[in-house]
Amino acid sequence: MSSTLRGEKTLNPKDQRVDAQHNRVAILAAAHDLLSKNETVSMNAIAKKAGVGSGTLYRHFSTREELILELYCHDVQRHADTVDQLLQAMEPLAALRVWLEQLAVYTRMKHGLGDALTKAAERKVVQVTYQPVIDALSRLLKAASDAGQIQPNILPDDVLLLVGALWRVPRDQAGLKQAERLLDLILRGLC
Amino acid sequence: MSSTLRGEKTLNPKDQRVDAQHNRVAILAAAHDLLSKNETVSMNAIAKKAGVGSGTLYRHFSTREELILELYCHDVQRHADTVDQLLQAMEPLAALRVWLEQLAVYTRMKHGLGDALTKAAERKVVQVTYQPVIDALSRLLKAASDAGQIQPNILPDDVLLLVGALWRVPRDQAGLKQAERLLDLILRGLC
DNA sequence: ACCTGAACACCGTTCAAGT
DNA sequence: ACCTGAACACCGTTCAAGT
Repeated sequence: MSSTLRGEKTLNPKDQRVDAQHNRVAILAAAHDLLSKNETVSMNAIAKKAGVGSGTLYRHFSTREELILELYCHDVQRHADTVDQLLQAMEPLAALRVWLEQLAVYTRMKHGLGDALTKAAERKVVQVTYQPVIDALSRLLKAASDAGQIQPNILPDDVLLLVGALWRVPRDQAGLKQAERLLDLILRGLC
Repeated sequence: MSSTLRGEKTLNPKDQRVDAQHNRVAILAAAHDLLSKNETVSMNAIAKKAGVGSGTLYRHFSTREELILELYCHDVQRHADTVDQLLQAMEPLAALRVWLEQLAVYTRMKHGLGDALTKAAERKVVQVTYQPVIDALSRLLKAASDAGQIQPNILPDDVLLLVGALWRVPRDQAGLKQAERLLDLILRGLC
């Protein structure tokens, strides 16, 4: 099942021509490489690094946001999947804290992703990236409220928007300290 | 004393030529007009609407952010100044809530301002816009903690970063509801 | 001292032409 | 079916030339 951000009929990857498959991989690799160094690289720069024409880039990812989402889709999914082992290893509230901390570390590294996640709510590009995060968060919140550690009926969307503050701290030592304090404040509000 | 975002020696407004003074006002008026409709208007569009060359725009405001900060400087200052009457009219915690609510309403209207405020922390453009907000918030927090309504030693910068979530909600009915919930969560965390 | 606006080096995106 | 890359309509910013 090929990933389809919108409702469009997307061919199965196997049905694509081999050069198209190769280009797609090259684009993702180039984008990953360049974006991790500098979140503002141009689409043309990505196309160039990938060794394809700009038209090809846009044939695969019809917008910048779509490229970013696709790029981090797997990583995000993997982080979402850590919920189980966290819940097994520690009590729910601690799991929630660790999971949110790691999400922040992660989105601070992948610069563009944070805002893409927040904006995903508005733009209904939901299914691939936003929804897994919400689902994972939802499970953590339920576990914690079942254990009586936080209030019930707390919406995951609200928490995600709040922790957005964590990836807006400056990228230095003081910023990391601040992120800790912010998470303390947020979690205290949930109790 | 002329507003000086950086350390540069800025002439007293009176020492500027009359046409320069007029242009500055025209630029601010045009920017206010266009930015309130659409936060992404180009600098050239602002210059054109103001009836000046683009070079003139950059002579007065050497960067886009500087223009935005200057633009809302007075409004922000006025909102910061409401702290006194709020503290007189109601108990500290309620005052804090109302003030933050209004700040959110305000920054949701003036689209660009919210992020400019948050980024101001990094970029040390502090004195004119960021600092008054921090000072006002600081007084509200102190009043509330003196009254035993919130914890002591809560940093205004942390609260400002958290309430940043409030101006990232979608601009519709559901978004307003969400903003209320978010403020509840934040304030609960301070207690 | 200040203004003008053409010009520069970009940007994201498109599309005719090729294979 | 897919790719290429010149071209388009922008962008923020600069700077020689004017007053």
